[in-house]
Amino acid sequence: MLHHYEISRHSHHAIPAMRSAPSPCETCPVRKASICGYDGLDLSRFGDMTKRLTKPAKSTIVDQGNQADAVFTVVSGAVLLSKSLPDGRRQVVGIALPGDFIGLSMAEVHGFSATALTQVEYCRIDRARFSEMLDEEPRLVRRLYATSASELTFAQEHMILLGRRSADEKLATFLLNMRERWARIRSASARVDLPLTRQDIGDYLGLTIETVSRTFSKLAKQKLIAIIPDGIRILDLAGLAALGSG
Amino acid sequence: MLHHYEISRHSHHAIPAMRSAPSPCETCPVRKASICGYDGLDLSRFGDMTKRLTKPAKSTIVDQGNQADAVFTVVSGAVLLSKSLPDGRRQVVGIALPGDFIGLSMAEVHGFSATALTQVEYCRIDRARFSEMLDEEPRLVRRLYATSASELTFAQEHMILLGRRSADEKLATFLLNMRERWARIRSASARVDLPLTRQDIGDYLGLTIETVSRTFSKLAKQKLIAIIPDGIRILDLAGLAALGSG
DNA sequence: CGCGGGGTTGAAAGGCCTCAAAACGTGTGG
DNA sequence: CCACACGTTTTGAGGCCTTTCAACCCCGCG
Repeated sequence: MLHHYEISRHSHHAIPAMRSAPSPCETCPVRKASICGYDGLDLSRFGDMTKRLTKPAKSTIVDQGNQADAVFTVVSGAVLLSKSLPDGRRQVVGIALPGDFIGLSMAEVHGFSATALTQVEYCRIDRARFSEMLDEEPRLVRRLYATSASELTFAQEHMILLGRRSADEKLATFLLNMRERWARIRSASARVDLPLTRQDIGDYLGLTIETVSRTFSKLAKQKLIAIIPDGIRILDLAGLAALGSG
Repeated sequence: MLHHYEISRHSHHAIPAMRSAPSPCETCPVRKASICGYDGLDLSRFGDMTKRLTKPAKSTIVDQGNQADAVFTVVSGAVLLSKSLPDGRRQVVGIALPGDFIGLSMAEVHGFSATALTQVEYCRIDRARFSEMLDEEPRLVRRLYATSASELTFAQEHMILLGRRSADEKLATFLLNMRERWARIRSASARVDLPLTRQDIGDYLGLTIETVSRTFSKLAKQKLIAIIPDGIRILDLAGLAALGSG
């Protein structure tokens, strides 16, 4: 009844070291990894329990309810974190982009599913070993704590979106958010990649596909955005921000 | 644009030490405190930056947007954690009960408000000093991390509630939740205290007061609950669980 | 006794959902 | 190169759940 799970992005407050390029896992098997912005770690002494892997789009990385025997960091691509009810209703609880950590909760059982939105490269780290690592690396724990707190802040921000915002506001906020997240990884651009289906977006925002689609069209009609393949282009940032502010 | 804030309950996984009675801050000024289930801390060496305080119902403990110069642990009473949009729409992001920690994020600025639902006794801990404490107490950081991860799990559970559940399900889930939380603190009982107004509950569940009220009446009419002053009595636990399951 | 805050209930409106069909894009095979 | 199939997206029409607006009740308090 009590699961634990979550994802982690790089902390939202500036961490100069990783602002530029998140580059965990340069080798394979991994010798060094930037975990939540913490680089001072030589993974080699943990042997081969860290692996660099690749999965095709739409494949499952972790399955809700399964034994959690690993944690992950995303190297490239995008991963959808979602939680489902027995009857199939789904809520997307996060989107992991390059540099993000998956498995912050260190729970025994995954309380969420993670599916590849695009082809994904990621590092797999044995959970038990990672847990031991934490005992030896208090600074890593501190980073993980900071990341977790940051995630929590984001989660609460998302709650007000789900509970109190209209469809228009939800979508506008989402687009601005994605823009900012990509900006952290690449560079700021009016073009916002959306490696998600309408269904995914709907499940993220608590809407149906139809409403998502209609809202996209509406924003496009208002010249706030232009709909392009696999994403959008922001035409009126201020206008969009007026909707998604708060 | 990037705030940090949150609350923390005792970790959901059993922590035998605190299962029974959360009793932080036995003296005033505080000498010892159980912080997120971590008791091995002698606060006295931090001098008088910890204080035991009491506030009347409805008073404000922290105000969204204000400088965060302290963190807190609740001793008795209940505290509402909420986040508001500029236009006044509000989302309750948590309810802190005795034993809970407020201020997990350690952010510079409060991203949420905390108001006393009842008369509240709590411990106030200077944030800067607390931060120093973390440098000296890796085990405390580890507890805080665990608590934060647990909070995150709860937050994600709440997201699916806000995004994907009906009013009936929302309320049923909420009531079962409160029942379980009280059970941790006192003992299990069919009677569930609700030190919240309908408005608070609505803002927690993403509903209006009217819908909350109607749904209460509906559940009462179905003999699942009985409405009593300042709370409810659960008449049909299984029936309620059928609604609030998942 | 009248006022104000919270709660309940009713009627009507509205935003989002449901059901449905058509448009679009992409990959496959003739 | 086109025809076709399949999955996704868009658009339309209608309905439902929750909200909105409003009235009324209850109760504590000045």
